[in-house]
Amino acid sequence: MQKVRVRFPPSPTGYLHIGGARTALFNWLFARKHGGVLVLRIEDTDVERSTPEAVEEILEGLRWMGLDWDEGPYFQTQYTLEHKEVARRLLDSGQAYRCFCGKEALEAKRAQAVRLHLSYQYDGTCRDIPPEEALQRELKGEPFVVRFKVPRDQGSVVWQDAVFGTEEKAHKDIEDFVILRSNGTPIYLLSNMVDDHRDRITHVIRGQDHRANTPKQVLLYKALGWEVPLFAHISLTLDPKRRKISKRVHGDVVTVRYYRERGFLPWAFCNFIALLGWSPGDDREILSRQELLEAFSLERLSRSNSVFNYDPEDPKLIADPKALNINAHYIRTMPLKELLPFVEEELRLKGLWNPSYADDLRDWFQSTVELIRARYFTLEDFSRQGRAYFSEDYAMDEKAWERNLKADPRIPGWLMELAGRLESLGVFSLESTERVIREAAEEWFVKPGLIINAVRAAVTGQTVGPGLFDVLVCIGQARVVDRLRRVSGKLKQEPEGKGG
RNA sequence: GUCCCCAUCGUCCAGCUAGGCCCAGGACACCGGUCUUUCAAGCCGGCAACACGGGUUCAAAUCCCGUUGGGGACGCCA
Repeated sequence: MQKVRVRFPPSPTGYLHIGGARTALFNWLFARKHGGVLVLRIEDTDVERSTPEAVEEILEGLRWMGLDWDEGPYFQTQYTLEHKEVARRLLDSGQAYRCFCGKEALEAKRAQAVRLHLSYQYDGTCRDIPPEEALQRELKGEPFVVRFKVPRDQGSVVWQDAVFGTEEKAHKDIEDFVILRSNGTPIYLLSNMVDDHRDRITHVIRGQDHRANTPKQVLLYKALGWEVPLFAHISLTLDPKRRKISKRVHGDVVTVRYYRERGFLPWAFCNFIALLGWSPGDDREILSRQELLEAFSLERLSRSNSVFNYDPEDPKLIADPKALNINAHYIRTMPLKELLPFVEEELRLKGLWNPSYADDLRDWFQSTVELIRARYFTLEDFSRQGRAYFSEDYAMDEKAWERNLKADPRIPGWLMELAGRLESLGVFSLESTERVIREAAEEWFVKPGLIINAVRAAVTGQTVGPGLFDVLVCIGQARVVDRLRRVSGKLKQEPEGKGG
Protein backbone atom coordinates (compact mmCIF):
# COMPACT_ATOMS: atom_id res chain seq x y z
CA MET A 1 0.00 0.00 0.00
CA GLN A 2 1.31 3.41 -0.90
CA LYS A 3 2.19 5.89 1.75
CA VAL A 4 -0.55 8.29 2.82
CA ARG A 5 0.06 11.84 1.65
CA VAL A 6 -2.42 14.59 2.47
CA ARG A 7 -2.33 18.33 2.21
CA PHE A 8 -3.74 21.48 3.73
CA PRO A 9 -3.96 24.25 1.15
CA PRO A 10 -5.25 27.48 2.69
CA SER A 11 -5.53 30.61 0.62
CA PRO A 12 -3.86 33.44 2.51
CA THR A 13 -6.64 35.95 2.16
CA GLY A 14 -7.56 36.27 5.80
CA TYR A 15 -7.50 34.66 9.18
CA LEU A 16 -7.36 30.98 9.89
CA HIS A 17 -10.90 30.24 10.98
CA ILE A 18 -12.60 27.34 12.68
CA GLY A 19 -13.53 25.63 9.45
CA GLY A 20 -10.01 25.79 8.08
CA ALA A 21 -8.55 24.74 11.42
CA ARG A 22 -10.83 21.75 11.45
CA THR A 23 -9.85 20.75 7.94
CA ALA A 24 -6.20 21.08 8.93
CA LEU A 25 -6.76 19.03 12.07
CA PHE A 26 -8.46 16.20 10.20
CA ASN A 27 -5.70 16.11 7.60
CA TRP A 28 -3.10 16.13 10.33
CA LEU A 29 -4.84 13.34 12.26
CA PHE A 30 -5.11 11.23 9.16
CA ALA A 31 -1.48 11.74 8.23
CA ARG A 32 -0.20 11.05 11.73
CA LYS A 33 -2.45 8.08 12.24
CA HIS A 34 -1.19 6.39 9.11
CA GLY A 35 2.41 7.44 9.40
CA GLY A 36 1.89 9.60 6.35
CA VAL A 37 2.96 13.01 5.18
CA LEU A 38 1.15 16.33 5.57
CA VAL A 39 1.97 18.90 2.92
CA LEU A 40 1.29 22.56 3.60
CA ARG A 41 0.57 24.47 0.44
CA ILE A 42 -0.29 28.12 0.27
CA GLU A 43 -2.73 28.81 -2.53
CA ASP A 44 -1.77 32.38 -3.17
CA THR A 45 -2.84 32.69 -6.78
CA ASP A 46 -5.38 35.33 -5.94
CA VAL A 47 -2.75 38.03 -5.93
CA GLU A 48 -5.28 40.76 -5.22
CA ARG A 49 -6.31 39.35 -1.89
CA SER A 50 -3.32 37.34 -0.72
CA THR A 51 -1.00 38.88 1.84
CA PRO A 52 2.18 37.75 3.59
CA GLU A 53 0.58 38.68 6.91
CA ALA A 54 -2.20 36.21 6.28
CA VAL A 55 0.36 33.49 5.54
CA GLU A 56 2.08 34.16 8.84
CA GLU A 57 -1.25 34.23 10.63
CA ILE A 58 -2.15 30.81 9.28
CA LEU A 59 1.21 29.28 10.13
CA GLU A 60 1.00 30.71 13.62
CA GLY A 61 -2.45 29.29 14.09
CA LEU A 62 -1.35 25.84 13.00
CA ARG A 63 1.72 25.95 15.21
CA TRP A 64 -0.35 27.03 18.16
CA MET A 65 -2.72 24.13 17.62
CA GLY A 66 0.25 21.84 17.60
CA LEU A 67 -0.29 20.72 14.02
CA ASP A 68 3.04 20.18 12.37
CA TRP A 69 3.57 19.53 8.69
CA ASP A 70 6.20 17.56 6.87
CA GLU A 71 6.57 19.45 3.62
CA GLY A 72 6.15 23.05 2.66
CA PRO A 73 4.90 25.58 2.89
CA TYR A 74 4.92 25.51 -0.88
CA PHE A 75 3.52 28.48 -2.72
CA GLN A 76 1.17 27.87 -5.59
CA THR A 77 2.28 30.91 -7.57
CA GLN A 78 5.67 29.24 -8.02
CA TYR A 79 4.08 26.56 -10.13
CA THR A 80 2.09 28.73 -12.50
CA LEU A 81 4.25 27.71 -15.44
CA GLU A 82 3.58 24.06 -14.79
CA HIS A 83 -0.15 24.70 -14.60
CA LYS A 84 -0.03 26.48 -17.92
CA GLU A 85 1.89 23.64 -19.49
CA VAL A 86 -0.71 21.16 -18.38
CA ALA A 87 -3.42 23.32 -19.90
CA ARG A 88 -1.40 23.50 -23.11
CA ARG A 89 -1.13 19.74 -23.14
CA LEU A 90 -4.89 19.42 -22.88
CA LEU A 91 -5.25 21.94 -25.68
CA ASP A 92 -2.80 20.14 -27.93
CA SER A 93 -4.43 16.79 -27.38
CA GLY A 94 -7.84 18.22 -28.26
CA GLN A 95 -9.20 17.70 -24.75
CA ALA A 96 -9.54 21.44 -24.31
CA TYR A 97 -10.24 24.30 -26.68
CA ARG A 98 -9.87 28.02 -27.11
CA CYS A 99 -12.99 29.99 -26.39
CA PHE A 100 -13.21 33.47 -27.89
CA CYS A 101 -16.52 34.42 -26.38
CA GLY A 102 -16.03 37.74 -24.66
CA LYS A 103 -16.75 38.29 -21.03
CA GLU A 104 -19.58 40.66 -21.87
CA ALA A 105 -21.27 38.27 -24.27
CA LEU A 106 -21.18 35.50 -21.69
CA GLU A 107 -22.48 37.70 -18.95
CA ALA A 108 -25.35 38.76 -21.17
CA LYS A 109 -26.20 35.13 -21.84
CA ARG A 110 -26.05 34.34 -18.17
CA ALA A 111 -28.26 37.28 -17.27
CA GLN A 112 -30.71 36.18 -19.94
CA ALA A 113 -30.82 32.66 -18.50
CA VAL A 114 -31.45 34.00 -15.03
CA ARG A 115 -34.24 36.21 -16.35
CA LEU A 116 -35.92 33.24 -17.98
CA HIS A 117 -35.38 31.14 -14.87
CA LEU A 118 -33.26 28.72 -16.81
CA SER A 119 -30.12 27.04 -15.64
CA TYR A 120 -27.02 28.49 -17.15
CA GLN A 121 -24.22 26.50 -18.68
CA TYR A 122 -21.72 27.64 -21.26
CA ASP A 123 -23.34 26.77 -24.58
CA GLY A 124 -20.24 25.51 -26.36
CA THR A 125 -20.17 28.18 -29.04
CA CYS A 126 -16.43 27.80 -29.56
CA ARG A 127 -16.23 24.09 -28.89
CA ASP A 128 -16.28 23.14 -32.53
CA ILE A 129 -14.11 25.84 -34.05
CA PRO A 130 -11.53 23.90 -36.05
CA PRO A 131 -8.21 23.85 -34.19
CA GLU A 132 -6.31 25.44 -37.10
CA GLU A 133 -8.74 28.32 -37.22
CA ALA A 134 -8.53 28.77 -33.47
CA LEU A 135 -4.77 28.79 -33.66
CA GLN A 136 -4.87 31.44 -36.39
CA ARG A 137 -7.06 33.62 -34.24
CA GLU A 138 -4.72 33.16 -31.31
CA LEU A 139 -1.77 34.14 -33.50
CA LYS A 140 -3.61 37.23 -34.61
CA GLY A 141 -3.79 38.23 -30.98
CA GLU A 142 -7.46 37.63 -30.37
CA PRO A 143 -8.06 37.08 -26.63
CA PHE A 144 -9.37 33.71 -25.51
CA VAL A 145 -9.78 31.46 -22.52
CA VAL A 146 -9.11 27.73 -22.53
CA ARG A 147 -12.03 25.49 -21.70
CA PHE A 148 -11.99 21.81 -20.90
CA LYS A 149 -13.98 19.72 -23.34
CA VAL A 150 -16.43 17.74 -21.23
CA PRO A 151 -17.64 14.60 -23.03
CA ARG A 152 -21.04 15.30 -24.59
CA ASP A 153 -22.50 11.86 -24.10
CA GLN A 154 -24.85 10.00 -21.77
CA GLY A 155 -21.95 8.99 -19.57
CA SER A 156 -20.94 10.22 -16.17
CA VAL A 157 -17.94 10.73 -13.94
CA VAL A 158 -17.59 8.38 -11.03
CA TRP A 159 -15.30 8.72 -8.05
CA GLN A 160 -14.91 7.59 -4.46
CA ASP A 161 -15.55 9.71 -1.42
CA ALA A 162 -14.76 8.35 2.03
CA VAL A 163 -17.68 10.26 3.49
CA PHE A 164 -20.26 10.01 0.71
CA GLY A 165 -19.32 6.68 -0.83
CA THR A 166 -19.41 6.25 -4.59
CA GLU A 167 -20.22 9.56 -6.26
CA GLU A 168 -21.46 10.13 -9.75
CA LYS A 169 -22.18 13.14 -11.90
CA ALA A 170 -23.66 13.07 -15.40
CA HIS A 171 -21.53 14.66 -18.12
CA LYS A 172 -24.52 16.66 -19.26
CA ASP A 173 -24.62 18.45 -15.93
CA ILE A 174 -21.07 19.66 -16.27
CA GLU A 175 -20.27 22.61 -18.47
CA ASP A 176 -17.10 23.16 -20.44
CA PHE A 177 -15.30 24.91 -17.65
CA VAL A 178 -12.48 27.39 -17.96
CA ILE A 179 -8.98 26.23 -17.03
CA LEU A 180 -6.95 29.18 -18.33
CA ARG A 181 -7.96 32.84 -18.18
CA SER A 182 -7.64 35.18 -21.12
CA ASN A 183 -4.52 36.63 -19.52
CA GLY A 184 -3.04 33.16 -19.65
CA THR A 185 -3.15 32.41 -15.93
CA PRO A 186 -4.55 29.11 -14.65
CA ILE A 187 -7.77 28.70 -12.71
CA TYR A 188 -7.82 27.25 -9.21
CA LEU A 189 -9.60 24.10 -10.31
CA LEU A 190 -6.64 23.22 -12.49
CA SER A 191 -3.80 24.53 -10.33
CA ASN A 192 -5.14 22.75 -7.33
CA MET A 193 -5.27 19.33 -8.92
CA VAL A 194 -1.98 19.73 -10.74
CA ASP A 195 -0.37 20.53 -7.40
CA ASP A 196 -2.07 17.59 -5.76
CA HIS A 197 -0.70 15.34 -8.45
CA ARG A 198 2.81 16.73 -8.20
CA ASP A 199 2.67 16.41 -4.40
CA ARG A 200 1.51 12.81 -4.89
CA ILE A 201 -1.53 13.39 -2.68
CA THR A 202 -3.39 10.17 -1.96
CA HIS A 203 -6.32 11.57 0.02
CA VAL A 204 -7.96 14.92 -0.58
CA ILE A 205 -9.66 15.88 2.68
CA ARG A 206 -11.44 19.21 2.28
CA GLY A 207 -14.67 21.05 3.01
CA GLN A 208 -17.94 20.16 1.38
CA ASP A 209 -17.96 23.48 -0.38
CA HIS A 210 -15.48 21.90 -2.78
CA ARG A 211 -17.66 18.94 -3.48
CA ALA A 212 -19.18 20.34 -6.65
CA ASN A 213 -15.71 20.94 -8.06
CA THR A 214 -14.78 17.34 -7.66
CA PRO A 215 -16.29 15.91 -10.85
CA LYS A 216 -14.51 18.58 -12.89
CA GLN A 217 -11.23 17.76 -11.28
CA VAL A 218 -11.77 14.03 -11.73
CA LEU A 219 -12.39 14.72 -15.43
CA LEU A 220 -9.07 16.51 -15.52
CA TYR A 221 -7.23 13.64 -13.80
CA LYS A 222 -8.68 11.17 -16.28
CA ALA A 223 -7.90 13.33 -19.30
CA LEU A 224 -4.32 13.60 -18.12
CA GLY A 225 -4.09 9.91 -17.36
CA TRP A 226 -3.30 10.60 -13.74
CA GLU A 227 -4.33 8.51 -10.80
CA VAL A 228 -7.38 9.96 -9.04
CA PRO A 229 -6.95 10.40 -5.28
CA LEU A 230 -9.54 9.33 -2.76
CA PHE A 231 -11.70 12.24 -1.62
CA ALA A 232 -13.25 12.99 1.75
CA HIS A 233 -15.57 15.98 1.89
CA ILE A 234 -16.10 17.05 5.45
CA SER A 235 -19.23 18.80 6.64
CA LEU A 236 -19.36 22.54 7.04
CA THR A 237 -19.59 24.52 10.24
CA LEU A 238 -22.56 26.86 10.31
CA ASP A 239 -23.62 29.63 12.63
CA PRO A 240 -26.81 29.38 14.74
CA LYS A 241 -28.75 30.78 11.79
CA ARG A 242 -27.24 28.05 9.67
CA ARG A 243 -25.14 30.34 7.58
CA LYS A 244 -21.68 29.39 6.51
CA ILE A 245 -19.24 30.76 9.02
CA SER A 246 -17.00 33.56 7.88
CA LYS A 247 -14.75 36.14 9.45
CA ARG A 248 -16.53 38.85 7.57
CA VAL A 249 -19.95 38.35 9.05
CA HIS A 250 -19.05 36.69 12.36
CA GLY A 251 -15.96 38.52 13.42
CA ASP A 252 -13.27 37.21 15.71
CA VAL A 253 -15.20 34.37 17.37
CA VAL A 254 -14.60 32.23 14.34
CA THR A 255 -10.87 32.78 14.17
CA VAL A 256 -8.26 30.58 15.75
CA ARG A 257 -6.47 33.64 17.08
CA TYR A 258 -9.51 34.53 19.14
CA TYR A 259 -9.37 31.25 21.05
CA ARG A 260 -5.71 31.64 21.61
CA GLU A 261 -6.16 35.15 22.96
CA ARG A 262 -9.13 34.24 25.08
CA GLY A 263 -7.23 31.66 27.06
CA PHE A 264 -7.97 28.39 25.36
CA LEU A 265 -5.55 25.54 25.64
CA PRO A 266 -4.51 24.44 22.17
CA TRP A 267 -5.47 20.84 22.66
CA ALA A 268 -8.82 21.72 24.24
CA PHE A 269 -9.55 23.74 21.13
CA CYS A 270 -8.55 20.85 18.87
CA ASN A 271 -10.63 18.45 20.92
CA PHE A 272 -13.66 20.69 20.54
CA ILE A 273 -13.45 21.21 16.81
CA ALA A 274 -12.74 17.53 16.23
CA LEU A 275 -16.17 16.87 17.72
CA LEU A 276 -17.85 19.12 15.18
CA GLY A 277 -18.83 16.62 12.54
CA TRP A 278 -16.97 13.68 13.93
CA SER A 279 -17.16 11.35 16.88
CA PRO A 280 -15.27 8.30 18.05
CA GLY A 281 -18.47 6.26 17.86
CA ASP A 282 -18.86 5.87 21.58
CA ASP A 283 -19.65 8.34 24.34
CA ARG A 284 -16.16 9.72 24.84
CA GLU A 285 -15.82 13.44 24.35
CA ILE A 286 -12.58 14.24 26.06
CA LEU A 287 -9.86 12.64 24.01
CA SER A 288 -6.15 13.02 24.41
CA ARG A 289 -4.01 13.42 21.33
CA GLN A 290 -3.19 9.74 21.47
CA GLU A 291 -6.81 8.69 21.91
CA LEU A 292 -7.95 10.91 19.07
CA LEU A 293 -5.29 9.47 16.81
CA GLU A 294 -6.37 5.97 17.66
CA ALA A 295 -10.07 6.66 17.21
CA PHE A 296 -9.94 8.80 14.09
CA SER A 297 -11.22 7.58 10.78
CA LEU A 298 -12.61 9.29 7.70
CA GLU A 299 -15.56 6.92 7.65
CA ARG A 300 -16.86 8.34 10.90
CA LEU A 301 -17.02 11.85 9.50
CA SER A 302 -20.59 13.15 9.48
CA ARG A 303 -22.36 14.05 6.25
CA SER A 304 -24.50 16.73 7.81
CA ASN A 305 -23.32 20.19 8.74
CA SER A 306 -22.94 21.23 12.33
CA VAL A 307 -23.77 24.45 14.09
CA PHE A 308 -21.24 26.40 16.05
CA ASN A 309 -23.36 27.64 18.89
CA TYR A 310 -22.62 31.10 20.17
CA ASP A 311 -24.62 34.20 20.89
CA PRO A 312 -23.01 37.49 19.93
CA GLU A 313 -25.62 39.25 22.08
CA ASP A 314 -24.52 37.48 25.23
CA PRO A 315 -21.31 38.99 26.61
CA LYS A 316 -20.82 36.14 29.07
CA LEU A 317 -20.70 33.61 26.28
CA ILE A 318 -17.37 34.21 24.69
CA ALA A 319 -17.65 31.01 22.65
CA ASP A 320 -19.67 27.87 22.16
CA PRO A 321 -20.49 26.74 25.73
CA LYS A 322 -19.28 23.29 24.93
CA ALA A 323 -15.92 24.62 23.85
CA LEU A 324 -15.70 26.50 27.12
CA ASN A 325 -16.63 23.40 29.04
CA ILE A 326 -14.01 21.26 27.34
CA ASN A 327 -11.41 23.92 27.98
CA ALA A 328 -12.43 24.05 31.65
CA HIS A 329 -12.15 20.31 31.88
CA TYR A 330 -8.56 20.37 30.69
CA ILE A 331 -7.59 23.32 32.88
CA ARG A 332 -8.94 21.56 35.93
CA THR A 333 -7.74 18.04 35.32
CA MET A 334 -4.62 18.04 33.20
CA PRO A 335 -1.31 17.32 34.89
CA LEU A 336 -0.32 20.47 36.76
CA LYS A 337 3.13 20.45 35.21
CA GLU A 338 1.64 20.76 31.74
CA LEU A 339 -0.66 23.58 32.76
CA LEU A 340 1.98 25.69 34.51
CA PRO A 341 3.68 27.03 31.38
CA PHE A 342 0.35 28.25 30.04
CA VAL A 343 -0.44 30.05 33.28
CA GLU A 344 3.01 31.56 33.27
CA GLU A 345 2.51 32.89 29.75
CA GLU A 346 -0.87 34.32 30.69
CA LEU A 347 0.57 36.09 33.73
CA ARG A 348 3.50 37.44 31.74
CA LEU A 349 1.16 38.78 29.13
CA LYS A 350 -0.87 40.60 31.76
CA GLY A 351 2.14 41.90 33.64
CA LEU A 352 1.53 39.72 36.67
CA TRP A 353 4.51 37.42 36.35
CA ASN A 354 7.07 37.46 39.09
CA PRO A 355 10.36 35.73 38.24
CA SER A 356 10.54 34.17 41.67
CA TYR A 357 7.47 32.09 40.79
CA ALA A 358 9.94 29.98 38.90
CA ASP A 359 12.48 30.18 41.68
CA ASP A 360 11.99 30.74 45.46
CA LEU A 361 8.22 30.91 45.12
CA ARG A 362 8.05 27.95 42.83
CA ASP A 363 6.24 25.70 45.31
CA TRP A 364 3.90 28.47 46.28
CA PHE A 365 3.09 29.18 42.64
CA GLN A 366 2.35 25.55 41.91
CA SER A 367 0.09 25.03 44.89
CA THR A 368 -1.71 28.28 44.14
CA VAL A 369 -2.47 27.25 40.58
CA GLU A 370 -3.58 23.86 41.86
CA LEU A 371 -5.86 25.54 44.38
CA ILE A 372 -7.58 28.01 42.09
CA ARG A 373 -7.80 26.14 38.81
CA ALA A 374 -10.69 23.99 40.00
CA ARG A 375 -13.29 26.53 38.95
CA TYR A 376 -11.66 28.27 36.04
CA PHE A 377 -12.75 28.02 32.43
CA THR A 378 -10.00 29.77 30.54
CA LEU A 379 -6.42 30.82 31.11
CA GLU A 380 -7.62 34.40 31.34
CA ASP A 381 -9.37 33.50 34.57
CA PHE A 382 -5.95 33.23 36.22
CA SER A 383 -5.32 36.91 35.59
CA ARG A 384 -8.90 38.07 36.18
CA GLN A 385 -10.67 36.19 38.99
CA GLY A 386 -7.28 35.01 40.13
CA ARG A 387 -5.62 38.40 40.07
CA ALA A 388 -5.64 38.79 43.86
CA TYR A 389 -3.33 35.82 44.22
CA PHE A 390 -0.66 37.47 42.12
CA SER A 391 -1.06 41.17 42.71
CA GLU A 392 -2.08 43.71 45.32
CA ASP A 393 -3.83 45.61 42.61
CA TYR A 394 -6.94 43.49 42.30
CA ALA A 395 -10.45 44.60 41.47
CA MET A 396 -13.30 44.42 43.94
CA ASP A 397 -16.26 42.66 42.40
CA GLU A 398 -19.37 44.74 42.85
CA LYS A 399 -21.40 41.84 44.14
CA ALA A 400 -18.68 41.02 46.63
CA TRP A 401 -18.74 44.58 47.92
CA GLU A 402 -22.50 44.94 48.14
CA ARG A 403 -23.47 41.50 49.22
CA ASN A 404 -20.59 40.32 51.36
CA LEU A 405 -18.89 43.40 52.70
CA LYS A 406 -21.89 45.64 53.25
CA ALA A 407 -24.04 42.79 54.56
CA ASP A 408 -23.65 44.13 58.07
CA PRO A 409 -22.52 47.57 59.33
CA ARG A 410 -20.25 45.91 61.89
CA ILE A 411 -18.11 44.29 59.19
CA PRO A 412 -15.48 47.05 58.99
CA GLY A 413 -14.88 46.74 62.69
CA TRP A 414 -14.72 42.97 62.57
CA LEU A 415 -12.25 42.99 59.71
CA MET A 416 -10.01 45.37 61.61
CA GLU A 417 -10.15 43.21 64.73
CA LEU A 418 -9.55 40.04 62.71
CA ALA A 419 -6.53 41.64 61.09
CA GLY A 420 -5.00 42.12 64.51
CA ARG A 421 -5.76 38.62 65.70
CA LEU A 422 -4.45 37.01 62.52
CA GLU A 423 -1.36 39.15 62.66
CA SER A 424 -0.48 37.90 66.12
CA LEU A 425 -0.71 34.28 65.07
CA GLY A 426 2.61 32.50 65.45
CA VAL A 427 1.64 29.76 63.02
CA PHE A 428 -0.51 30.87 60.12
CA SER A 429 -2.15 27.62 59.10
CA LEU A 430 -5.45 26.13 57.98
CA GLU A 431 -6.19 25.21 61.59
CA SER A 432 -5.11 28.43 63.26
CA THR A 433 -6.88 30.74 60.83
CA GLU A 434 -10.04 28.71 61.04
CA ARG A 435 -9.88 28.80 64.82
CA VAL A 436 -9.47 32.56 64.91
CA ILE A 437 -12.42 33.14 62.63
CA ARG A 438 -14.76 30.65 64.21
CA GLU A 439 -13.98 31.86 67.70
CA ALA A 440 -14.58 35.43 66.63
CA ALA A 441 -17.94 34.51 65.11
CA GLU A 442 -18.94 32.82 68.30
CA GLU A 443 -17.82 35.76 70.36
CA TRP A 444 -19.75 38.20 68.20
CA PHE A 445 -22.85 35.98 68.00
CA VAL A 446 -22.91 35.78 64.22
CA LYS A 447 -22.91 32.90 61.78
CA PRO A 448 -19.39 32.02 60.70
CA GLY A 449 -20.53 32.27 57.08
CA LEU A 450 -21.06 36.00 57.40
CA ILE A 451 -17.50 36.54 58.52
CA ILE A 452 -16.06 34.03 56.12
CA ASN A 453 -17.76 35.56 53.12
CA ALA A 454 -16.73 39.05 54.14
CA VAL A 455 -13.12 37.97 54.56
CA ARG A 456 -13.13 36.18 51.22
CA ALA A 457 -14.49 39.28 49.54
CA ALA A 458 -11.95 41.52 51.23
CA VAL A 459 -8.99 39.32 50.48
CA THR A 460 -9.82 38.21 46.93
CA GLY A 461 -12.37 40.72 45.67
CA GLN A 462 -14.56 37.78 44.71
CA THR A 463 -17.76 36.18 45.97
CA VAL A 464 -16.63 32.74 44.98
CA GLY A 465 -13.43 30.83 45.26
CA PRO A 466 -11.79 27.95 47.08
CA GLY A 467 -12.41 27.28 50.76
CA LEU A 468 -11.48 30.41 52.71
CA PHE A 469 -8.77 28.96 54.93
CA ASP A 470 -6.96 27.57 51.92
CA VAL A 471 -7.17 31.01 50.41
CA LEU A 472 -5.78 32.70 53.52
CA VAL A 473 -2.84 30.37 53.83
CA CYS A 474 -2.17 30.72 50.13
CA ILE A 475 -2.17 34.49 50.15
CA GLY A 476 -0.16 34.56 53.34
CA GLN A 477 -0.31 36.24 56.70
CA ALA A 478 1.18 39.62 55.87
CA ARG A 479 -0.86 40.17 52.72
CA VAL A 480 -4.07 39.00 54.37
CA VAL A 481 -3.64 41.31 57.35
CA ASP A 482 -2.80 44.20 55.10
CA ARG A 483 -5.78 43.65 52.85
CA LEU A 484 -8.22 43.31 55.75
CA ARG A 485 -7.10 46.68 57.11
CA ARG A 486 -7.21 48.33 53.74
CA VAL A 487 -10.70 47.10 52.92
CA SER A 488 -11.94 47.92 56.39
CA GLY A 489 -10.72 51.46 55.91
CA LYS A 490 -12.41 51.77 52.56
CA LEU A 491 -15.67 50.47 53.96
CA LYS A 492 -15.62 53.09 56.68
CA GLN A 493 -15.11 55.86 54.17
CA GLU A 494 -18.09 54.79 52.14
CA PRO A 495 -21.15 56.86 53.11
CA GLU A 496 -23.99 54.90 54.66
CA GLY A 497 -27.16 53.91 52.90
CA LYS A 498 -25.88 54.40 49.41
CA GLY A 499 -28.42 52.11 47.83
CA GLY A 500 -30.11 49.88 50.33
C1' G B 1 -33.84 28.58 -11.79
C1' U B 2 -30.46 23.97 -12.46
C1' C B 3 -27.45 20.06 -10.25
C1' C B 4 -26.15 17.80 -5.66
C1' C B 5 -26.29 16.81 -0.40
C1' C B 6 -28.38 16.69 4.50
C1' A B 7 -32.53 15.98 8.21
C1' U B 8 -32.39 12.35 16.06
C1' C B 9 -33.20 16.79 22.45
C1' G B 10 -31.88 24.32 22.14
C1' U B 11 -26.50 22.76 20.60
C1' C B 12 -22.65 18.78 19.66
C1' C B 13 -22.74 13.59 18.98
C1' A B 14 -24.39 7.84 19.46
C1' G B 15 -27.97 4.52 17.26
C1' C B 16 -29.21 3.82 10.72
C1' U B 17 -24.60 -0.06 6.52
C1' A B 18 -26.64 -6.12 8.38
C1' G B 19 -35.08 -3.48 10.99
C1' G B 20 -36.70 -6.07 16.99
C1' C B 21 -31.95 -5.11 22.53
C1' C B 22 -34.65 2.37 21.37
C1' C B 23 -41.94 4.61 24.31
C1' A B 24 -34.17 6.48 21.72
C1' G B 25 -28.23 6.81 24.84
C1' G B 26 -24.14 10.44 26.19
C1' A B 27 -22.28 15.50 26.61
C1' C B 28 -23.06 20.89 26.88
C1' A B 29 -26.73 24.39 28.22
C1' C B 30 -31.06 24.98 31.31
C1' C B 31 -34.00 23.73 35.84
C1' G B 32 -34.23 21.45 40.72
C1' G B 33 -32.07 19.08 45.01
C1' U B 34 -27.80 18.28 48.06
C1' C B 35 -22.98 19.27 50.60
C1' U B 36 -21.10 23.61 52.61
C1' U B 37 -18.28 29.13 54.49
C1' U B 38 -19.19 30.96 48.94
C1' C B 39 -20.28 28.75 43.85
C1' A B 40 -19.36 30.23 38.07
C1' A B 41 -16.87 24.07 42.08
C1' G B 42 -18.53 18.69 43.64
C1' C B 43 -22.44 15.06 43.97
C1' C B 44 -27.62 13.55 42.74
C1' G B 45 -31.90 14.22 39.81
C1' G B 46 -35.20 16.55 36.00
C1' C B 47 -36.80 18.83 31.31
C1' A B 48 -35.98 17.89 26.26
C1' A B 49 -35.66 14.94 19.85
C1' C B 50 -36.39 10.34 15.72
C1' A B 51 -39.28 17.16 10.50
C1' C B 52 -44.13 15.63 8.07
C1' G B 53 -47.06 12.13 5.03
C1' G B 54 -47.37 7.58 2.70
C1' G B 55 -45.60 2.71 1.91
C1' U B 56 -42.68 -2.33 2.78
C1' U B 57 -42.79 -5.59 7.23
C1' C B 58 -45.25 -9.62 12.40
C1' A B 59 -41.97 -5.32 13.67
C1' A B 60 -39.13 1.07 11.18
C1' A B 61 -35.31 6.33 14.18
C1' U B 62 -33.28 2.47 11.06
C1' C B 63 -35.47 0.28 4.27
C1' C B 64 -38.44 2.80 -0.12
C1' C B 65 -41.31 7.07 -2.19
C1' G B 66 -43.13 11.95 -1.68
C1' U B 67 -43.52 16.72 0.93
C1' U B 68 -41.36 20.36 3.80
C1' G B 69 -37.13 22.58 5.81
C1' G B 70 -31.84 23.53 5.71
C1' G B 71 -27.15 23.59 3.16
C1' G B 72 -23.62 23.52 -0.95
C1' A B 73 -22.26 24.42 -5.99
C1' C B 74 -23.54 26.82 -10.43
C1' G B 75 -17.21 33.03 -11.76
C1' C B 76 -11.88 34.52 -16.67
C1' C B 77 -12.46 33.73 -6.77
C1' A B 78 -9.87 30.21 -4.12
